Parts: sequence; structure tokens; C-alpha cells
Amino acid sequence: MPELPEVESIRRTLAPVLEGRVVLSCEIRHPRMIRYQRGDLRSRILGHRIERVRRAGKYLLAELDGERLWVTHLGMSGRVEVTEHLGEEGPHTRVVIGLDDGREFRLIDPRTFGFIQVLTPEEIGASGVGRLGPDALDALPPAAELERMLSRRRAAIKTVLLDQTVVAGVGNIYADEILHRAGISPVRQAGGLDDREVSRLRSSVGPVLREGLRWNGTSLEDRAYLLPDGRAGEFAAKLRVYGRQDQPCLTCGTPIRRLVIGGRSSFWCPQCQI
DNA sequence: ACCTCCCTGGCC
DNA sequence: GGCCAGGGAGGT
Repeated sequence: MPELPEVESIRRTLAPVLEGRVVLSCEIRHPRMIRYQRGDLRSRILGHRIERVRRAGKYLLAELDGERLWVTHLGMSGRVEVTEHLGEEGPHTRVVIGLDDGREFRLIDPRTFGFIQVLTPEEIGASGVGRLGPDALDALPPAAELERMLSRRRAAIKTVLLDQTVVAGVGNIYADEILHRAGISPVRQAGGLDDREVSRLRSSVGPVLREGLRWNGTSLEDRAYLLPDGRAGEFAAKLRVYGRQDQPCLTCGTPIRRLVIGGRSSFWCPQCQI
């Protein structure tokens, strides 16, 4: 499931390939992939040049000429491939965008939770990208501000970490890893954390995400997430709690527990995380 | 600030 | 044959 480290890994491989290219064709194989979108995506993207490939939270962004923003969200199971036009096409290829160098940007997404948009500047504010909080990797709010944001929340800290309007880019896997590093139980009320805990939480975000990025993200058994060139991310081997129910905590040996918080599986060590 | 919905491969 | 994974958006 592509979270910030996965999307950033993808962005780094894609940027040199996509920047400067012009979009020559756009084939939408599955209509659900185009949503939350006014106007016709095809006519909005055709003929436009990709100036720069960026990322915000879990969104992959391509700035086009004419002030348009091509937004790709990979959802749960989305994957990007850039290959030669004649390259063999796998199942679940949902959108194919042809480029002027003969290559194709292909969005593969079995569950179709991902989506593509092309937005005008006026549309960005009300869209998902426009409502993102500060980026978890490069714009984390100062401790005092973060504490103020959390203090007003009654929900579990795990739930608040997943709220993209608070901090953008943290998903289910990294939220658990961050909370473990910070020594905070995922069920704790966000507003009930003291300033030392908020400070520990804040200083755990960067190291966990950067470590994930260093290993090109987390490819699980299902290999739903792969880099654009087909390589797997290696961070799964480094996970300290996520997916490790009943296995000994790597810090203290206590069996890792699983519980569902806000509809999401959460893994934590009852000894290390208070 | 909460709940519901969408979707399909893989597993029991 | 039924259940599970879970991101974001939109509705209440």
C-alpha cells in the first residue's frame, strides 16, 4: 500500500523519465479511475508537457504546462509502470498515458481505489491534494503547533496520524512503526498526550519514513506495491510491529498485539508502548 | 468529527 | 462461498 516512502520512491524513479515529455495519448480502461474530476481528463492532459514531477503526502503530482496539475493517487493497490509502447501489458492496467518518446505511463490497480485527476489551479484548493496538512517528510509542524493540533482531538492517536489534513503521507503501516518508535500506544487519545510524548512522536516520524525510503518502501507478500521498474521495496524486512501479531517485540520480546482502531489493523507492543 | 462506501485477489 | 485488506471522499 503506497504511503509516503513508497510514493517518494516511485517519484524518484519517475521524475527523470517523465520530466520534459509531452502527453500524446490517454486511454482510460476503467472509468472509476477518473473521479473527483470536473471536465474531461483526456482533453485536459493531451498535448501538455510535463514540467516537473512532485509529491505531496501520498499524492504523486506532475506539473503540466498551462498551470495544470496531473494528480495520481495509488490508493490501496495502485502501481505505476513506464514501459515501451509495445511492452507486454499485464492484467488490471486501468489507465495508459502515451508519451512523446514512445513510452507509456501505465496505472495498474486491481482494486481501483486509486485515481487520476487533472486539476486547474482553482480546483486544487477544494481537492484532496489541496486539503493536505504539512508533509510528514519535509514540513512537519513545529512541536508546539503539533501539540495544539492534537490537543483538540478526542480520537485515538493512531486515527489522528492517519488523518491527512493533520500530517500528510502517513498510512497504516508507518503509523504503527512511528508509534512503536515513540513508545506510545495506538489507542491513546490524541489530546491526552503530554508534551514529552508529542515531542517523541514528532521526532519519530522523520526517522521511520526516511528509513522506509532508504529501502524503497514496503512490498508485502502480495507484492501489490512495486517500483515502476518492477523491483520490490525492502522495508518489509525491517518492520518492527506491523504484521507481526504474536511474534516477539524486537525490543523487549513481549508478543506483539493486534487490534482494530478506526477500522484499521493496528499492531503494537503492550510493553514498549504505553 | 464521525460513518459509509467503493473494489477484487487471495485466503479460510 | 464468504470474508478481509483499507485509502479518500462525501454525506450526516
